[in-house]
Amino acid sequence: MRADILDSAVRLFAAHGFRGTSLQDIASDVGCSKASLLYHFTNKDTMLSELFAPVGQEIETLLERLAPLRGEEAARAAVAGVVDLSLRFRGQVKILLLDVDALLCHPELPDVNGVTDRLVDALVGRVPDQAPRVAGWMALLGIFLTTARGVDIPDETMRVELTHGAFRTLGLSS
Amino acid sequence: MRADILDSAVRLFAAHGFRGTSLQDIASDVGCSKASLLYHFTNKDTMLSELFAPVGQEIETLLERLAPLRGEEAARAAVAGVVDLSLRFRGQVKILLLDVDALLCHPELPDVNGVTDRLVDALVGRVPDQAPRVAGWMALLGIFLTTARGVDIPDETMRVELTHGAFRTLGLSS
DNA sequence: GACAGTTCTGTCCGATCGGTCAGTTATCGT
DNA sequence: ACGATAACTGACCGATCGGACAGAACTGTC
Repeated sequence: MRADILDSAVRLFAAHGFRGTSLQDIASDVGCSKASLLYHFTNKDTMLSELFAPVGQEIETLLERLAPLRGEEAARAAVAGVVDLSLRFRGQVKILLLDVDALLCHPELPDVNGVTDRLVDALVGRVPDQAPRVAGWMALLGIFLTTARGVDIPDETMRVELTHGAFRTLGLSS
Repeated sequence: MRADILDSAVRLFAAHGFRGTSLQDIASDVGCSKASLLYHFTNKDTMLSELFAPVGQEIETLLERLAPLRGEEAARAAVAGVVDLSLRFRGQVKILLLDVDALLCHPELPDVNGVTDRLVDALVGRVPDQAPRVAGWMALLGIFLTTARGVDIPDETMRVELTHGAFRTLGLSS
């Protein structure tokens, strides 16, 4: 039942946003009462946090791996890490859907926003000029969004071209 | 006064989303009563529509220009058009801020969503495989988002690298 | 059948939302 | 000075929101 609720929740969050999805909407989709949702989850935010947890964990790991790196090496590893992450979670679109929603539509959730903000910083914070920042956002949001939309990306194409060829084009290396 | 309201509205929409911004929030930011907002604007949606109107017009023009094109030429012109558009509106960040918000956080506004959906179709609908779709989304959303975040992008860099060099990398041409 | 624990629900609550409206205040031409 | 018009506001409305809570329904054990 918990799983059913999360399935409905993530689908509706993705379609209408976190704020655009009421507990009643989820309950109707599941086929139970609104009160039943709040028996399984302490509140609405908990659903979002729980759905975000797996990818949040992966981002934490990535951040640890990026911590000692600096300069171009850091930027390269950061984008590569995000690409890897999006590929690894591609089968579980619901997680990325939620991440995007959380990032863009629900910025006030600190646990969600904290980790993504730090990831963006790790992506672009160590390079002085602005172009990499653009690249970082494009990589993070673009990939997440396309993945979230259910677009099927050939692994090799995505991995290679974005982590190598795209670097110069997007200004991540000279 | 109308201008003050729109200024506050777009800033708050960008920060907290359309749904995350109440009329009271805007009124407090402007320094007037909530009722005063609704004296100048018939309703909340009108503010969004009015802010979106200029860029909406530009997108319409772009769509007309893209209509007769096909294949790679169409895709190239489409991405170039979006880049041009984002550059042209860079000084008026509020418009793009709102566009992104509308696109991602307020998908039920038909006048807003209709035009962006058609733009995405024009961007990626004419090319068979999936890679260009990814590129299209990345271009549209990535550029809009980075621009929306107030990131300053050197015109030449952005224009040239994204409309020419990035094509092969992102799979828009072989 | 009696019982206990889990699962679920109907009903209610305070808060907040977008929006309405009667009435007040400010502005301005005469 | 005065009336007309525009600008603005406080008070209020119905709807909806997330959430609380007591009790019903279900499940398994003895």
